[in-house]
Amino acid sequence: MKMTQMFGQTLRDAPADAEVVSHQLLVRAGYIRQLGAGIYTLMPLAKRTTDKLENVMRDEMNAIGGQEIFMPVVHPADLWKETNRWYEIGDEMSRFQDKNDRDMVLAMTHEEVVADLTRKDVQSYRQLPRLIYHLQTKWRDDPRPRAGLIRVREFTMKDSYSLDADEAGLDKQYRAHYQAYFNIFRRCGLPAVAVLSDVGMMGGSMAHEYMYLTPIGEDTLLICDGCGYMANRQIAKFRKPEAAGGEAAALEKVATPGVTTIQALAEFLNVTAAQTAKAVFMTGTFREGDADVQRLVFAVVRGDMELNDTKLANAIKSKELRPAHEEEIRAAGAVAGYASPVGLKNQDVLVVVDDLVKDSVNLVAGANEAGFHLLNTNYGRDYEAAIVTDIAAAEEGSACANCGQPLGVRRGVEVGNIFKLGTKYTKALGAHFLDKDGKEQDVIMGSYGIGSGRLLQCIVEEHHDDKGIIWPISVAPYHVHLVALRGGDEVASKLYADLTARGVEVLYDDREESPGVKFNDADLIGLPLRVTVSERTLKENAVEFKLRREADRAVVPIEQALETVLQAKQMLEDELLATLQPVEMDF
RNA sequence: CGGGGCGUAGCGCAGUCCGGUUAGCGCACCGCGUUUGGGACGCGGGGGUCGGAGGUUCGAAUCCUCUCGCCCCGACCA
Repeated sequence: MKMTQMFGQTLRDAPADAEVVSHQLLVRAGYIRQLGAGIYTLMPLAKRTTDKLENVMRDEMNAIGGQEIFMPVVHPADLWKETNRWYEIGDEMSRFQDKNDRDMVLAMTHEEVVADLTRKDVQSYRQLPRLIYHLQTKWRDDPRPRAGLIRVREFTMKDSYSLDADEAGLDKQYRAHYQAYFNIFRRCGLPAVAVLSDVGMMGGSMAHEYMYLTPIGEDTLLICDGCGYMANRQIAKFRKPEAAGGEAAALEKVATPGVTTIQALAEFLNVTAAQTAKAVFMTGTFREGDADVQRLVFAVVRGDMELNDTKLANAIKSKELRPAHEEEIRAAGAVAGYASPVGLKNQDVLVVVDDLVKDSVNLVAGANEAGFHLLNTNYGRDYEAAIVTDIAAAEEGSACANCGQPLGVRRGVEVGNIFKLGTKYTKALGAHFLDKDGKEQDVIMGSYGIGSGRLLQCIVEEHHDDKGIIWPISVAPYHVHLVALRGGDEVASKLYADLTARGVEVLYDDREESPGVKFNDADLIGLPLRVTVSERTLKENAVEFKLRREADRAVVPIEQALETVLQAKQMLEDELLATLQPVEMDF
């Protein structure tokens, strides 16, 4: 590609609304342009890169038996009504009517279509297992897009769907993906880790998220340096401290005027936060029959811990869960700041108590009366709960559930996920097959996704310096940046033709620009190899060769230029391939 | 949805508080000339519904009302 013919340009200044470095670089270097909030155009350079990323994905999917298909981005709503998601999903899903007033949806994902295909095309165990995948646009009207391609509303995703006759088959395909995803990220030069994640309301049995660890990430992960345990904070387990033992003392009401926080309470009564119970009010939406019902949820954790609302939502099987409003709390007969599970009048309130609270004796709790707390509350004697389970959030320093070492906290961007779905969608849509015994069974599904735009930006976030991007060769839009300075045109043109003929992808800077502009643009765009041809090098019958990631430049004779490039390209490719290793699966 | 910020040329910004020439600067762009190994220089140019609508005023980028868009934090996230 000659730069004089390329669509788009580099910018000296990044747009003011780009904050994340990778976002700034992608805009400055001319890879992406914004069309609206969370909506981006991929310019020629980015299109070439995503093509490469996607081809790596195709390669790895095909290697585990995947067959590429292409499913529509507009779906009849009927399909989504059949699985009930038409009703369950909020305004994150965009809906519209076609000219005959039929409800339609823009696809957020493709489980429904896969299950529909399955019920139509799979009747026998002989047609299982199968693995299908596609690369297609998804539209999710996310309430808050951010950071360039990291979180967008429209994006391209590789999603694959496994279809199996039994759990063992699902497990096999799940494990195949587990490895394939590592291969994909490694081939793209992105360090990623797999962490256990929430299966939530999807009703699956296991899920992993692939995380690129970076401070710009919006997921919080807990990581154990001792044993390697890693999990999304939403589900992270930890070993709780031993509950202090002792005899249950008599319940006692004390005046605590103006004391409404745990910290103030602990100071006021001269106890530790661990000797208190923290009450958190949430409002949960539950599906009862055909209707959505809201109920107040009263969650109790020990005062020195935070509530983990994902754990809580899973424990109570609520559809949605949000902090309760002041009025809702009052309506239930409780007083914010002085709430207590003891003597809660309203029977409709769902009380959930953390297991550590159940085992603790003589905790300080609210008295359900403004200005008063209760000393020595004890589970069982003073109050009961509908559910007792782990609902506390793991924190930095919490003890690892496996080995007891303190957990660390890291931020991460989710670049992929794998999910054992089970039969939720196939059951809903009637995707059955007959097994060997002629018995009807639901097809068992798994789903597995990787967003290509997000992957692209994470790679930039990982591979850049203060001058610009430094692409891994496998996904660079071109392999070589060929810079012709004054007097170098003729030799550069010849080299351009020769390299291209040998399958090397070349971006040829044939513009009439000063050397500084050309070098800076080359650094910004970030191709892994650079060849410069100028009067200066030609005096020695040579060209200059440089790796983007290194400062060193080498002068090589013209006749060796082609070979030098080919060797360097091979070297960089081999380096990436060497990272492909079987990964452990401790699940 | 809650809180905060910003909309002036392709990009970065000044001007807005305190209304008053023809709306300005840098980069980018076009022409000519000089320059040419790390974002050159001179001269000459082109490009603006000041996000939009309504209002106040002799007069609005500037004041008022409404509205749209974008960014950041939080909530949310199959």
